[in-house]
Amino acid sequence: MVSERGLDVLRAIVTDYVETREPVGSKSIVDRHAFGVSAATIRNDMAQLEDEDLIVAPHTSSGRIPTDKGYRVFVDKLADRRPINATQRVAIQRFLEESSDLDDVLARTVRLLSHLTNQFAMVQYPSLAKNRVRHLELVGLSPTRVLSVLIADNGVVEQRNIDIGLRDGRSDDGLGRDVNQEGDTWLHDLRDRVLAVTRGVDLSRAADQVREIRESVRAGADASGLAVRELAVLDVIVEQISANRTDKIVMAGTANLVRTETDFTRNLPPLLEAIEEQVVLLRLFAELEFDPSGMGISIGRENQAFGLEETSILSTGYESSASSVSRLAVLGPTRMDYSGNIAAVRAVARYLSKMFGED
Amino acid sequence: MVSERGLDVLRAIVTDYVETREPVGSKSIVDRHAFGVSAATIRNDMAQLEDEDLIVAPHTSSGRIPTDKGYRVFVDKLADRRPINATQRVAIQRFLEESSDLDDVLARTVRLLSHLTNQFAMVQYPSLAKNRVRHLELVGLSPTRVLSVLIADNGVVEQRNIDIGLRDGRSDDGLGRDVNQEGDTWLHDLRDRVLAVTRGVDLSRAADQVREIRESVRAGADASGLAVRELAVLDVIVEQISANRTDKIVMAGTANLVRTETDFTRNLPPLLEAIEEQVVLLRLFAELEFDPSGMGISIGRENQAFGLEETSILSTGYESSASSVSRLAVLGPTRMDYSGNIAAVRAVARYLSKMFGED
DNA sequence: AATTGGCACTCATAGTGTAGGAGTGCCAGC
DNA sequence: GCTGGCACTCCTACACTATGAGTGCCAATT
Repeated sequence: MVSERGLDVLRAIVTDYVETREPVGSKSIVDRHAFGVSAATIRNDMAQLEDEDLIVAPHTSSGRIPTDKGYRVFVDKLADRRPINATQRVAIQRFLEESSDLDDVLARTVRLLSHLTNQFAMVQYPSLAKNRVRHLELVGLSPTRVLSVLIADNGVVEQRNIDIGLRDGRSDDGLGRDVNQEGDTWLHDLRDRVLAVTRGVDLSRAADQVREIRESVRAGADASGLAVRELAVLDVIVEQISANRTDKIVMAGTANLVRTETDFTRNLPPLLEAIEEQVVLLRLFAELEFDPSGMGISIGRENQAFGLEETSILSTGYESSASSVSRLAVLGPTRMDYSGNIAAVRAVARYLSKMFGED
Repeated sequence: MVSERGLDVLRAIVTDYVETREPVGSKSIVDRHAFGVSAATIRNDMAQLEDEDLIVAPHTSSGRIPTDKGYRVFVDKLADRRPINATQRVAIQRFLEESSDLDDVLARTVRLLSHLTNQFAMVQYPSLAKNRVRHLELVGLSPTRVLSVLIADNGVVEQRNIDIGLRDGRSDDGLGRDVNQEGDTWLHDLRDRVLAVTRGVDLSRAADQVREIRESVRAGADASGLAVRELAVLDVIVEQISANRTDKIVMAGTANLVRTETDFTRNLPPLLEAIEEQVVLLRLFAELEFDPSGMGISIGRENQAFGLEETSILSTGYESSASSVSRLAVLGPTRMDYSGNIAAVRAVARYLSKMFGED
């Protein structure tokens, strides 16, 4: 087992290493921290820490650096949960003052988070869940394409293109009708029909309502085969209502990743590619487990993703609507200021929750 | 003046340097190209090129590399305008098959362009100009906030948050009315009033119509002071109709920038920051001059932007709607494959134009 | 006048050897 | 359990050298 002082030594190693970027030796520890014991004693403690696989020496006889496991212990037990500092608080407050459309709010939030932490930051789009249908608009774009726009009560707008062209490439539905033909009001009628039963209804129930419409359309159409396009549109609407936009992420701060490049042994491009493939990030978000305080932290090889072996992710949730949570996170080298970054992520999440909560 | 063969030598230097990443010397030129003269002769030509400031020697007595001016001459006179190759054509075609919402199309297009060129790519959002108003929806989000969603005929959706809270922080307009109060239909009424005169009207004229409404509202309200919130909303709608979304850009391929890092002497982080500040890119887009074939090319220090001194931008326009043009571009180190990248940018632009043209 | 081969010169690069220093493990003594 | 001492490891910086690619220039040739 590791002694009490042993843990203090680990804390010292992590903090010093994060600060100096250099392996930390026993002597520099006694110089920089008031341990009241000699370097030799520290060395004994370090030997124990190394046995426990919490620190490692890059070369025989150089200082030690924390392992992933060492960071894990540090984060779980040793990091102080300090609040954000004054200048950060000011930055967030100033930020609160402006407001504009959703895309803009998220873009600016993610940039704020990136600046506060000097890391790469990302914010997931708020979820539609628990919202109500405010409006649905169907727009005929071309003979074979329709745009469906769904507006929810909380202001989230979800749009979807629908291709109702038939597989053989004809631009009509076999009966010579064009989607957007003058005088043909089927889109308009369909919209009204859907809105009649969904307006003001919350999304989970609205999806069921639309499914019912779909069924009745299909039943009435079976014989005549007239409803191909209506069914195509209704399918998408159902999907649109059920889906939420949390599969979309905004990101900022690539420059910070490049700046700390020396912390990555060699694989920056794979890392950046993984990041641009949002799929990877979304999977990691989904897999992250959150501790009682709401933080989800994944360190180094704990990330099961190619290219992310030397990065840590600090994530938490914000209330994107009543009782529904989306996530935001900071990503950086394992060698990062966990305490400070956790505080910043927390603060920004609180701010976002407040923003959406007010609505 | 530079002789005929001198230009051929320049072409050889540019192509070889782009390929090998190393300064090219007289001997390697005669080895790799069938000039039919000796290295000494090439050296004489190179001396001339150096006098003209088209090439430069990094050190006394090493091979030569092209200057910005050299690349410029190469691009203007010497680069062959070859079409894209077969595999690229296939990639684009395959791409054409899928389709979904606007955000998605652009995100995938920019990724395609990035992959085709192995460079950083960006695509500007299509413009609303020359489109018609399809629908307008006003959604009360909170006592002091309204969301306005404008849908244009071509499927572009423009949303805007409106804060109609009064400066002193009261949540009503001084008369005790909440924005979204039950039974208060002012938003609904306002929407209908605007739609009545703008539906189907093209955007430039629609803006005027809304201004007229605003005037009449103001005239009627002057005495009673009842119309604060109506005026706030109308102001934003005018702005929303007049503005177009071309101030938004999607980007992809940061990894490519990092991968070619060796081509940048030292300033990758500033470059990445400049890129994330889309403002800089938009300015560059605006300043770029297009040649008769529609390409706008800016090389190295021709870019008047901090951090972009060692990059080139290849840009062209696509028809985002009838007679309205948005841009897309590729950005990379000056040492890039101009011919190939120009071809790719052209091809993708053609594809996008076709896509929007069909609508 | 253009081209060529020859030659002296420059300078980046890689490789080698050396000295210095930080840090370790271990041990005997307190 | 803590400490000082000591031998040992090994990374780093620095200087030095050899190598070779490439140049500029010039006199000779076509």
